[in-house]
Amino acid sequence: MTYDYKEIESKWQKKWEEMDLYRAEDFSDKPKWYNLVEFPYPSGAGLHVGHVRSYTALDVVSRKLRMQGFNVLYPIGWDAFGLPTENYAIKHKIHPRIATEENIATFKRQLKSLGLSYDWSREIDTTDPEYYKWTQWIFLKFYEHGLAYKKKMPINWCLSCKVGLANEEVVEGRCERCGGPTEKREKEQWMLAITKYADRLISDLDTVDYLEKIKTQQINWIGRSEGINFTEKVKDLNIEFEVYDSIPQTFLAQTFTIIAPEHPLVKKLVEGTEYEKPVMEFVEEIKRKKAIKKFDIEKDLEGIFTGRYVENPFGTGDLPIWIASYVLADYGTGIVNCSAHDERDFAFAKKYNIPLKIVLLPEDKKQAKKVKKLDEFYREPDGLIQQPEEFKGMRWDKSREPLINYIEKKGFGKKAVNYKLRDWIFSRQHYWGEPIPIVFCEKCGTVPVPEKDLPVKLPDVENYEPTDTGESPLAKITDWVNTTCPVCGGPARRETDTMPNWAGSSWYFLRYADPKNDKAFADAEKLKYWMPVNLYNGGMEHTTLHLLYSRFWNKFLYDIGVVPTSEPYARRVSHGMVLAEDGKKMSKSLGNVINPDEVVDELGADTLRMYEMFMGPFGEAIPWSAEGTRGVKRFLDRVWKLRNRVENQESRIKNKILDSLVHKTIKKVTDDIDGFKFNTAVSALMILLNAFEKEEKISAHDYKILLLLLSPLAPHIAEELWSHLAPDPSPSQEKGGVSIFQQLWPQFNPELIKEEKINLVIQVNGKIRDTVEIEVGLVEDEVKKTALENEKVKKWIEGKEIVKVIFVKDKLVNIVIK
RNA sequence: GCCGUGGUGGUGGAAUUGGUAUACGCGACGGACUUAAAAUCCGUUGGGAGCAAUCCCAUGAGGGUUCAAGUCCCUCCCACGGCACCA
Repeated sequence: MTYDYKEIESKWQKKWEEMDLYRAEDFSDKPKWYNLVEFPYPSGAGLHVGHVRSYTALDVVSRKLRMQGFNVLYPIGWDAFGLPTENYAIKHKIHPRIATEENIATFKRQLKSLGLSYDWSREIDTTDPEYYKWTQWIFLKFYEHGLAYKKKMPINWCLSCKVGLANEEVVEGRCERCGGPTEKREKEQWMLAITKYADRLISDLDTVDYLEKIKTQQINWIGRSEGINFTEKVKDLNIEFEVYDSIPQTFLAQTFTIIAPEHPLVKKLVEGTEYEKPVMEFVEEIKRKKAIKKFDIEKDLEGIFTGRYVENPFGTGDLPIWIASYVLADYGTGIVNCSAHDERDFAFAKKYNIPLKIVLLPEDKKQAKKVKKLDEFYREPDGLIQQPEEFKGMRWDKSREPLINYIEKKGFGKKAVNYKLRDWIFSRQHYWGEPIPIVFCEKCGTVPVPEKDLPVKLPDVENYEPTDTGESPLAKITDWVNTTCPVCGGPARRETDTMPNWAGSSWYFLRYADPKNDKAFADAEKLKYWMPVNLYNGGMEHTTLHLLYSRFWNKFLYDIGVVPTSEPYARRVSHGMVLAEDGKKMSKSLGNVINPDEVVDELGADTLRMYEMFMGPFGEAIPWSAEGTRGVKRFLDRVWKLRNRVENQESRIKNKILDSLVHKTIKKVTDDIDGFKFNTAVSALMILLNAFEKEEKISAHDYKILLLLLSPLAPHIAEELWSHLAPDPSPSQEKGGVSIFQQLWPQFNPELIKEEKINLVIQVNGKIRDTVEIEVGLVEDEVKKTALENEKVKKWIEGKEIVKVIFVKDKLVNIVIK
């Protein structure tokens, strides 16, 4: 026997919409709560069962919080700009706008079929001009404050597609789309100065409740290090540069300097010398190799001498300047001083016979001798500094601070901070993105589009193919490109690059607070009411991109006084992936994709929802199991069937054990939902149902509690069964409306949860020998006596010496014998 | 290589943070119902020894701390995720 989920689910979805049950009220008297899930990219593939998992989880939390009296904002929208849609449009000769609309319609239908309690009145779409108007507005604010700037940058260029690629579109040096090789090309790019916020993006993590692994990943990604900038002069040339060193303790060991092959200074160093030709050839060779594959430090140490020297930086002689494959142009200053106490430098020097100098040795004399004799690489924390003389004998790991101060005092260099984080390349040469609201005027130069002229709308084009020159497809729309300068009225050209797909998602959480506003990106009072997001769920893969970007944007907006909180998200959790049944990632090519539509059709939305909550710990990747869904379906069928055994409250027979279980279940389900332990919340409900089924009859009161606890997980069946029981007052005494979701969340009675009797565990030498039922709260002497007089225990302790007896109240007694 | 997470039955996973390991679900086996099958319901189900009461052994491997370890500490192995020439 199975219930008619199809009829029930569509019936209630319609009714809930009519009742407008899930609307979030601006400025309600109730306490506010803002739940957010990362809004989906509406791809052609439709909704993934992975979406269902995280959306259901927050839906469960939202529904429960509403029943607990919160004014909950749980919104949804579409992050719809992006390359896949553009590619789809190119392939099928269809406007990306149309493709996007179709995809959104599919996603929307699918989400609605799951009975998610979104406030649909706040739906947003990043490709809507009314939305991206404000994305452009924020860009202009960045520009106004000097945080958006243009810079010549090497970009990834796919040789076969003839298109510029974002870093994330390049996989191991190859184009993500065609698999062909890519190379770096210099191009003027818009940049956002996220590095200006690097320190605060680290330190403010202390003020938010993120999973620890998310914090560490962000900190590592930003990669802050403190060290020294040495200022150095090139001998015989009027050139000075800085060299960054994050481990300057062994600075006196430095015997050579390396400059990155791509460094602009390289040319100046060798110009007009005999080294020019071989060096420039070497540089080209390395660039080519780097473009094709990742560099392997073990095998590919390559370098060449430039013929130049750094002039005697520490009074210990000149340092030859080399070029080496392993030095990066975009970290620090792109130039490094090298010593015997860095593993790569050591290996490089050995390969090219560059003289080395040792200033760190093991404390042990024999060991020190060995290191010297065999000329081994050495850098251990317990090694002793040999030079400078003032620090001789100091442990290396303790020498950092004093030596840094020494270096500064001597005037060799200055304390400096460096980051692995780079400024954000914000230009894309694509069609399907927000136009960057800038024009270039011959007279006035770079001119921002005035706020009143926003949005700069995407023009319609015939086709979206990229151009041969690597310009955006927009460059071909001359009507659009040619415009007038907002300042002087003279002829001007529009910026043809668009924003990356991360732009719209960097502030969307603010728009939900006031999605229809056409005067501002959101009303300040509404932002003050709703922000920050109380709970934000998303994937770990966004930790160093979207999550960091959106924190940056929010902080900037906070600094210019238009958002109320410095951090956008109070708490961040992440979901685990739903894998295919074979344990692999679901993918079209492997043919192992589970389509949520089919599951909803075959088993119902409630089963799908509840199964995904039950499948395993929310944060972990779990393979899909068709068998597993059946167990949940069975459970719901049994809940359905149980309605035949429900009796009036009056005739209810007192059942202490059942009462206690009911209240324990209330506590467990409540706590587990708060703690994102949905799997054990479901199992608690199963245990309760098992107990109910053992009874001839169960009371309406108890049945209602089961339904209330079930309702966030399986809303449709709970609502349907609830409607059968109406109009009895609910156990939570809410008069309110007729919907189960207008009832109060049940509360447990602490008195009923208290155990009167417990199973005392009696151990002998830590092994369980018996359990006996005793009253709760018995004192030590009584319990010990019971234990020692226990027949089974007697057998074990007979003739043995009792060393001691451990007593844990209401839990166990452990008799230690010899 | 570095950072992070994890390793528990045939299987997805529980275990209140040091106190009855294997909850709940799936599967499997046995039974009821049925002409039969499906569905449903009832029972059994970590391994080993024993007629039984009962006992022994099991949480990736090996050590340690403790009256007591899946849980804490050390060493190692494996899997997954992230970063990866960052001087």
